[in-house]
Amino acid sequence: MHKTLASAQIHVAVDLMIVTVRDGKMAVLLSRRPQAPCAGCWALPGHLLPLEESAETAAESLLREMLPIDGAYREQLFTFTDVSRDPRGRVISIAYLVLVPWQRLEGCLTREEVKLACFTVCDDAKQSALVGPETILLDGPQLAFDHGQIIRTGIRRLQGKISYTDVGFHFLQSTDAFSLRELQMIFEAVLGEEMDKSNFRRSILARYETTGHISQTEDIQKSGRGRPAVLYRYIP
Amino acid sequence: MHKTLASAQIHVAVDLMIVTVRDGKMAVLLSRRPQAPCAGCWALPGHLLPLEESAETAAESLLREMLPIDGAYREQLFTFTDVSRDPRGRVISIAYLVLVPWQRLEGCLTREEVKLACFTVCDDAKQSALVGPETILLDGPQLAFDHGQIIRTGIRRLQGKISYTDVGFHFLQSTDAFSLRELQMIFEAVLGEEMDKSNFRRSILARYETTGHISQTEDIQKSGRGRPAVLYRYIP
DNA sequence: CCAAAAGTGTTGGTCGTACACCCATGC
DNA sequence: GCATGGGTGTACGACCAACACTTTTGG
Repeated sequence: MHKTLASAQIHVAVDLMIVTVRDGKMAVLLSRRPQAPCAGCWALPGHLLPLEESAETAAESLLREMLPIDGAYREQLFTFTDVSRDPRGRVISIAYLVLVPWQRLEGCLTREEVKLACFTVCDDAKQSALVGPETILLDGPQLAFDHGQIIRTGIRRLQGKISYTDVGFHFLQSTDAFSLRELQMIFEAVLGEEMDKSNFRRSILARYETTGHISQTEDIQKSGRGRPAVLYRYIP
Repeated sequence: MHKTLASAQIHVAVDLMIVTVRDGKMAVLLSRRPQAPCAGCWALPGHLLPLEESAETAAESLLREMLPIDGAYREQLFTFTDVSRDPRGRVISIAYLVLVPWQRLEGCLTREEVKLACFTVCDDAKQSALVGPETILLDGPQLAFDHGQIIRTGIRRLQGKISYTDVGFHFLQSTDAFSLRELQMIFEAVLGEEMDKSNFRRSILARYETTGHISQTEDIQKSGRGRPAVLYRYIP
């Protein structure tokens, strides 16, 4: 990505939207661009698709070289092909959505050479924004290329799928021992709205416990005040 | 697509999955490949993405040059990037899903120079297949490249979206005058199951008439025996 | 005991499903 | 009249939202 791109051909990039849930809010992993174009802007991590790799495996290996994480949930998000989305030339981007629990991401942010920043996603009904130490609007000039649009697409995909698929479980610190409260906070962060404790519990257990996808463990939550929570295990 | 492809770069193609509903069954538009690779096989229409066009506009103009149809519903389906999906070299395919009413497609099939064939999609619970004058299995050798996989992806997308979006309306011959029975047959074809007349009517009217998206017209259906049907108009 | 967090129960409304029934037209 | 297809009504169960209530821990 450092050299000039050949102008007579179309280049294919793979970009990752790595999402997590931290302190009850969605967050996206961004890296600060050191050089032009968009120097100083924040961007989704990505690179050009190698000739001998599929986008799937390219996304996987790119993820692995950024984070020491195995088996993170990943799905193709969308392919962005606007002619002028990259000032260097004709670059289309195959974007991938990656879900990572915050606890696994946390340790990687400081010890990486690459500058990484994690911003909270807040959804004001319509206008999503990234807020953190500084505020970044999805439509603003601080996000490189069309990455604001990519992030918005990813948020919508996640919000659409969390109610009828198991994507929410991939934000859990441990799928072998989680409380329903923990899962509920993930749902609330993604959907951006509070949910009723009792109804959430009932719908989750009806959907997953009866089908054998989650089951109670022997353990209970040790930490914190208040009544300890029963811990569950998730089996895909 | 006739010449050899440069081997040192990735080529980007745009392929169209043009779907319709005919005689109560889904059908996909295919064209017979005249030359190698996959000579004689059936393939989705497609071409290489021009340098100065987005995939969106490329899909639109490709569609227009194949069919004299304006304003057909179209959405990006998925991007297929397997390394060996095309024997000529590295070609990734951005697939688009296009919905066309059968009545508008019907006239185009005979008078085109390009050979076109329309096969019925039947869904045997799990294994989809294309059946027509001859039978084509989605996994079989009669479909070029990975187009069987693309078609399967499109069918699933359609089946998933028809119940909670308005994609089904785009199969209607005329959105200004359709009967609920006509719409129901579209739903049944896409989902591959029969539905209750009364319940279908109620759910559609509850979802769309109360929100003003469909409204009764003055006209009634003239043809056929049995009680004439009230015709509705769809407003997006 | 009190606060806090987990977990249970109840109730009213809506919605999906199955099915019985009525209406208008061609023959 | 009768077959054919359009259209209405109803009754039951499942599900969902709101909210009150009980249980178990730490301090």
